[in-house]
Amino acid sequence: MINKNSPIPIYYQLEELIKDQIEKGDLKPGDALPPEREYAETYQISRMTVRQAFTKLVNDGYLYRLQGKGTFVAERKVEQGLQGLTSFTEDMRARGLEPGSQLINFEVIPAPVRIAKYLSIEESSPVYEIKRIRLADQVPMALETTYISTDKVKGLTQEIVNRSLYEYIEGTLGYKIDHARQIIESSVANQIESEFLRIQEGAPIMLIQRNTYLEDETPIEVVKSSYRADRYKFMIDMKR
Amino acid sequence: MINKNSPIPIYYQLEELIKDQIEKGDLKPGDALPPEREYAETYQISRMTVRQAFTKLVNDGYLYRLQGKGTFVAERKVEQGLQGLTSFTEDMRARGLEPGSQLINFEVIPAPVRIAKYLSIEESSPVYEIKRIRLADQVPMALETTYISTDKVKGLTQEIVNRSLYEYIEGTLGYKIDHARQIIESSVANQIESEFLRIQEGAPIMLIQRNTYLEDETPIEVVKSSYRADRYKFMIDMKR
DNA sequence: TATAAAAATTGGTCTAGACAACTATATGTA
DNA sequence: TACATATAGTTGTCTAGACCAATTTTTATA
Repeated sequence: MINKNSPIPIYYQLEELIKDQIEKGDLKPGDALPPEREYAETYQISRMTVRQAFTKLVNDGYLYRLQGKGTFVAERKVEQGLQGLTSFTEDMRARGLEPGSQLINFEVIPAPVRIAKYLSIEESSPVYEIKRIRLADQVPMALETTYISTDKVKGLTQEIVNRSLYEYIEGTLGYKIDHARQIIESSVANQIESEFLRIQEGAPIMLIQRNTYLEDETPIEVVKSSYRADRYKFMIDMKR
Repeated sequence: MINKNSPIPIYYQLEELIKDQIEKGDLKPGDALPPEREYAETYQISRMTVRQAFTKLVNDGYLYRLQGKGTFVAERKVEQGLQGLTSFTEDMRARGLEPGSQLINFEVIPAPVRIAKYLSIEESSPVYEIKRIRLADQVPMALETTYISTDKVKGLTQEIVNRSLYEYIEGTLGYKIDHARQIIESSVANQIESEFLRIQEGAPIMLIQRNTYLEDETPIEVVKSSYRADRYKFMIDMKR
């Protein structure tokens, strides 16, 4: 179960082990876990190492601790963090819908003033502008425009965008996306939106702008989306 | 600075000390903190204790670590968690607006079926229904209805609601609110909403439903709000 | 039996190290 | 000078305990 000679940290192995048990149902919501000291004894590791794993799982919403009583499986994992942020694709799959995408524009343009500000670059410096219709079960769900600086993300192609933009940024380029700010507002569809989304002009839509950053606050991308309000609700779980 | 004989944990004292330095500007975004070993030496505490404080501050978005380089002050604190969740009041203040409230209904009613489901109680068991118009700089911002089980939260009065509902639930009753789920959707104002919010019927509004829970997933309250889209944007920062 | 006291159990905090992994800097060499 | 190498500094992981705080269980007592 736990390999002490592995280069993978012990606390991380234990984390995954417990998460597996929760997902497989061996540990059910409300169940008490064996005490920390028992894990330490069982796997012949230090209790502090066990606590390191537990603490991470508590922060991630899998467990909660009660002093003097024990450590318990949370009722359901609180989906905090960038759920749906990593990709439209994952968001739709989580909703049980089949994601699709239709590229309608891919070009390099001089950055509009507001986009330049969000990306912390000079006005009119080159940025990729990627316009897509996002589909769910073959029906238009959102109209999405992504802006990325050509300086920060080099060598972007249409083909990469169609495969997986995030995989390219994080995997190939080695950036580590750390956090994002989203601004959500209600509006009504204008003529362009109504055409692409196949809804009436004036129908309610949800505008979502997402700015993505690295650890040191370097902006990586700006995404502006218009979602059909009749098909999309924004859900978010938050932990104190 | 650090009192080792205090009943307040050392790691917590150190946390507060560093947060203070960040807020006072002694530590600026991007600055490297003194190394962990130096803190340990300076305050004559164990490095593991220093790490416990650092780790918490990293999780909370105040700091970030780079192996081999050091620990740095984050560019700005990522406001993750229940920002604006604790109260409309705080949300408005953070936006530089003067919050106000106008109670339009306070009564105990039999729980409607959907509310009962959300609160995990029997249909028609008694719940408080609290309807308020929320004001920002004296202008209507949202129409808000709160449902709370009379069993779980006893002795609620109009006066308490006007003062601070959360303070009563957390302070007086000793519940510890742990997490919440919010569902956000776009819509257009119906006749009732348009009257209370002083907007045209059909104008865009943002519907926000918030379900609040304790650690063990006991539901505490359900809040349904209709915000004026022309005055309100929902902002959220997320950390990976 | 009912109550109070003691003991056991569990998570919370803390120590004083050790070595690994990674980064930056100084040093030596071609 | 340019490049490889050694060295020092930093965070990352881990140990084997210790004692504290809160809760539960057991035991003793009235």
